[in-house]
Amino acid sequence: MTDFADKIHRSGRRMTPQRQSVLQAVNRLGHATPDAVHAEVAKELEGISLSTVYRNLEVLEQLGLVRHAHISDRAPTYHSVSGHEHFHLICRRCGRVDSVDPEVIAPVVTALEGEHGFVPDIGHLTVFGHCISCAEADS
Amino acid sequence: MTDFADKIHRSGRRMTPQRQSVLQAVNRLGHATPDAVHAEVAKELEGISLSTVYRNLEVLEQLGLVRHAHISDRAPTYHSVSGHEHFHLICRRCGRVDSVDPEVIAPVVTALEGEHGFVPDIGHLTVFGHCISCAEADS
DNA sequence: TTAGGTGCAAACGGTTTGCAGGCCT
DNA sequence: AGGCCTGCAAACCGTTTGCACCTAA
Repeated sequence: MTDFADKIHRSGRRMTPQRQSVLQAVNRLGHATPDAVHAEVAKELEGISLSTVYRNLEVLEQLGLVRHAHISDRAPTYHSVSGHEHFHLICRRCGRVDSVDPEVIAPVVTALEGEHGFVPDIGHLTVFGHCISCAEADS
Repeated sequence: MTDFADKIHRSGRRMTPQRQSVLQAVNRLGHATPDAVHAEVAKELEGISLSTVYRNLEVLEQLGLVRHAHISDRAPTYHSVSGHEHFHLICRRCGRVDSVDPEVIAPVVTALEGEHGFVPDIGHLTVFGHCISCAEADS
């Protein structure tokens, strides 16, 4: 918590109830769109504006306290960084979201670095596709 | 070409100059946003509307003639399916787009199927990260 | 002939921005 | 006191939709 305040201050910014609340909301919610974060924060800070949520999500992401990934084709979802890093599997048919340990793709990360000179950002990675059960149902 | 017309007709749709032009534009451009496709098509079909481009991209994707991926955080980009399947690496710093052969991640595809019961859609996959050169420049 | 397709303009949803205060430090 | 932050409302941008006309089959 003081750790949080330190990071904020060291970056020349200020601590506000809104900022603190946005971070807590993201941590509490797991995966949430800016809109959902806004709704969650509004429970304790009634008048908070959506733009403040957007501005704070941006700041928190710059400070590495929060991350976002594109889970639907529409809105991004933000999640805590305090949890372990992971990437997402999204089923296009049933919408299921699965979190996967980065270890599964470690060999690919190495390959991309070696063969393509590219360092992937696994925390942002989202893989679309189908659950086995949904894939069968489709055909 | 007749192959294209057949697919269209078999799905109970009609062939129009706009539709044909949109497909050709996507094939010609490689990776393009709806807006870029519109600009390209407008070179030969001056009055074409943006909504017609959107509607046709959707139809062409349904018919499997075109695919899209999310290369920027903003607009999707469409590409031909006639080329070999591939996925994308995007450098957040310099914006470079690299196409990668699916073979590189074949082992992961197998692992996801086995361990998570999930069949990834590789053609839609986009991996964000940094070029090695950009990663060095950043620190 | 008739249903699908088109252009136009308006609506939409998510996000950003300009501005006049407000409050952290 | 000074400057970052906030709320509000309007602007933005990509995309979708309703409608009347057109045209492929």
